[in-house]
Amino acid sequence: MYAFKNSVTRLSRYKSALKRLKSVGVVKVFSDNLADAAGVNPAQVRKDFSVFGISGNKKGGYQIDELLAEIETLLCKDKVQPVILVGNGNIGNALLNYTGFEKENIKIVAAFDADDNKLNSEATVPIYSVDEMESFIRENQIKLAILAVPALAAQETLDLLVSAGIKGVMNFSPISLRAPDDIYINHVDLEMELETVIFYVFSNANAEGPQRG
Amino acid sequence: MYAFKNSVTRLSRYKSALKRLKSVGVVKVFSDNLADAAGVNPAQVRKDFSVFGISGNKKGGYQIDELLAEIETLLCKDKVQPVILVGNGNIGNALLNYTGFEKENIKIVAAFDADDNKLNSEATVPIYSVDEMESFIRENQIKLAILAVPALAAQETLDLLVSAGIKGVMNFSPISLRAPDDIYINHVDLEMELETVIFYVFSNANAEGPQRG
DNA sequence: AGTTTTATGTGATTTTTTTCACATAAAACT
DNA sequence: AGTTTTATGTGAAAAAAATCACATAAAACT
Repeated sequence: MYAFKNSVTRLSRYKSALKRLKSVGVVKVFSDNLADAAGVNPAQVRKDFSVFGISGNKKGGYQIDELLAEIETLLCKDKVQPVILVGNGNIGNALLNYTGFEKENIKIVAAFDADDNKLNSEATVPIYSVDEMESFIRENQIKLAILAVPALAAQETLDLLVSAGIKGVMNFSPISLRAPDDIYINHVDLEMELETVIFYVFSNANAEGPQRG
Repeated sequence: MYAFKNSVTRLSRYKSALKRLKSVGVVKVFSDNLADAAGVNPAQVRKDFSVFGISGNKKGGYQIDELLAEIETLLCKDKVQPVILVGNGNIGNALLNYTGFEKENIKIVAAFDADDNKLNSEATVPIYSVDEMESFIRENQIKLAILAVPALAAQETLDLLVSAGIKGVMNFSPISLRAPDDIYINHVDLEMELETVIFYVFSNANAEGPQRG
């Protein structure tokens, strides 16, 4: 299946908008409703859907339940996605306690840290030593990891993850990582995100930036 | 000044790559070195620089110190940027203790929460009631906010921030916000970022995704 | 049953972004 | 001093992404 990275991100955004609309009692949406709720162009919505083979009803729009089901299937939400967390610092710990993932059927099944003082195998989400990480990944066939270790340890930790069988990583360490082509890495750089805001606010380039977020 | 959103994000990435190179003792870079370190195309580096009026030396590349200084000026790093944090939940609290911002000359000067039990005006970064937020913003002329409140409270909190004078927001609540055109909102959606990873790992679209992060 | 309305789905178009490729000029070498 | 080398800076080209615009078909209305 052919898809732009942006289409995938938008798919996720549509899902969230649809859930919101559904919670308010809406049962049917049109591309312009949804576009408005998601902050995009109506044609974009339809184009995205056509890319993913989602179709609606001529003149009738889309039934929210059906549409949500299709999007959730595409985003693999039909079963719980097990993820491991590596690095139990500020960000890591926040993600461990973050409730946003589980409502999206994403479950952090274990955390790993290099600092023995942070370990706790009895916690709701057990925190193990990084020494046990490789075997845990193999035994449980984990494919997804959240990397929240210090910048200096990031690349070697990633290499270890990859060699153990991890295929996708959400990286919070502020460093550009290298990995084989079949590994998908999504870099979430908090400093960078905030710096972008600062740039648009204080440079006289304000008119450029998007005003929806 | 004319600039693509992506150029700005890349500027931030170049800065981080340059700092890394500098810390290893490098004093001069060429567009292809830097491109490699930042994970982009060399022509892209030069184009970006030309957009921002940064120039190097024919055949001589760029002096890291000069280049860094120019980029940091563009990104307003010459003085500490005061930011307020709204919402002291998991994510908010992690950001409060996160050390990544201060090394980038970004300082969270105060936090605000609606829950009186969380308040602590004696903490290193004081946590005040949201009731005091508007006056704090006005008195201290704060322009930047990190929004980490629950989705349901996000839009009204944003409206309050905007009316108090906030011009740029990093939004962590999983909802698309509306604001006037002169307000810059950067939406950091953690669920979405992880869902994107899941999509690329489990759909047969793996070949599409970028492998640098 | 026929007409009108209206929202989808998509080819065509436009806009944006990235990459190519080369003229240029500074440095290095002879 | 002249030649060669090499990396910048930028127009031109290509690629990617977003938007337009309209044919189409289903629904609603008469």
